[in-house]
Amino acid sequence: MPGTRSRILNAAEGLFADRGFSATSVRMITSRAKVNLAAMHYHFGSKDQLIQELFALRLSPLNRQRLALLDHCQAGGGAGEPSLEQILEAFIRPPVQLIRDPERGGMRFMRLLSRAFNSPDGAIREMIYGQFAEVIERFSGALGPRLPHLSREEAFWRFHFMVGAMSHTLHVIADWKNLENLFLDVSEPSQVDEVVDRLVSFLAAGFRTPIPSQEN
Amino acid sequence: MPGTRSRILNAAEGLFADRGFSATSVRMITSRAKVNLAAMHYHFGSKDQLIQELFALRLSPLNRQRLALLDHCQAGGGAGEPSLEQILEAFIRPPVQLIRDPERGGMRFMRLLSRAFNSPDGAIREMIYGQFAEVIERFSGALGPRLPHLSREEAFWRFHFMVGAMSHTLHVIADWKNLENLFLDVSEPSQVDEVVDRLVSFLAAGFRTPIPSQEN
DNA sequence: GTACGTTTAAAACGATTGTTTTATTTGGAG
DNA sequence: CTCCAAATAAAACAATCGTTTTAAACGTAC
Repeated sequence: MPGTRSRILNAAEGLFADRGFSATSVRMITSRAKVNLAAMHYHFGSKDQLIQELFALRLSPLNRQRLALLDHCQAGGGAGEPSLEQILEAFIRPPVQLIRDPERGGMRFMRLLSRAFNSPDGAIREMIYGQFAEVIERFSGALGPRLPHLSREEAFWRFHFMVGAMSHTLHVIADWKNLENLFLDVSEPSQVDEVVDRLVSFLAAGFRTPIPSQEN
Repeated sequence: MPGTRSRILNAAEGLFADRGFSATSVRMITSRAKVNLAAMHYHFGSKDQLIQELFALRLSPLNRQRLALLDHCQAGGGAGEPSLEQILEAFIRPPVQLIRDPERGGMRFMRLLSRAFNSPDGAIREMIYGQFAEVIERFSGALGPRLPHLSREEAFWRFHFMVGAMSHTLHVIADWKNLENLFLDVSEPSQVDEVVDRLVSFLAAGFRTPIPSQEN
């Protein structure tokens, strides 16, 4: 039986993922964790601080993995700069790998994350963006030299197109109830990997296409 | 001074967009609408039915416009089938046009819509998907003949990549607090139109790229 | 003017919210 | 054994929630 603290975190993650933040009460959390109501305030101070600690604990390993992959493909091979595909894969593979790992509750956390991104609570959103600041900076910097045909504006927008395609795809995989109709068996790792390949080649083609002509 | 009913709907839309559904109380709505608390239950029966009516009222013109554009480019010119770009534009332009129309509160509704898509409440999500069912069917059908090089699975996933890129871009435009740092002046219609062009060419390139090789 | 749908005012309903408090118990380290 | 952090039990806090009710006032159409 794990400690009280981690039982609270685990129960909170599941309930937040299923029902959202404001619709999950402290009493639901402590009840599912089989823990006294006061224990939550004893360990975390408040519901908001619980949420903060939960994301810090979960998000930092994910983004460290992204940065490590980027480091590896930037330093590796001696064959000069990494390819566009390698950079995109370093960005996309870690969350996809996490999502198919039931041991670490990947799907549950991914549902929670996409909930946090669209949270009405400005404090939650800012905290999430803070966790991603370094990743955004590093990947923007790595992407730049691979996109000499794009202006800063164009690169900026295409970066957002990528983020949107990826996060929506993760959301679809993690949140769909009947994955059978979805051409995807999540228990089969190779099929999940295929989604990464599909995403990378789709996005790489988008990044490489020339800027649209501006005539009206 | 508009009628009580529409004042309630208007106040509710603003509050739901800003604070989410469960964090917005009926008392906040009736207070902002300068309307009695009981008036809300008199006209709509319950908070949930208010939400339903709100989306039905807002979503159906938007999707009718998408279908009309698709009809127009399918029937038009006599030059055979519409191009991939025309289909994508019929899908993307209506919400972008709406978003830059302050008269109709486009940004506000777009924030509300992306909130509904990620709502924890399954009933809300299902109702939203119901509103989109016809659009999805029609556009999938129109896209098929333009993508003969793709399997059903591949076309399915790329369709989701498109939806993700578009909805995330709309969310970024509608929700960003300081749009100055964003290379975008929303009050300038031509700049918003440019985003449509960027999205369409990015996505069209993604759709056209061949299926990635499956060797490991 | 009478009737009817609309709207208001005000109060109350029971339930639930996040948080605090007080007293008591557990369990392992010094 | 003693001490102290961890944990429980139980109750209370003021506040807010969605919803209902009852009463009275509107305005307009017949």
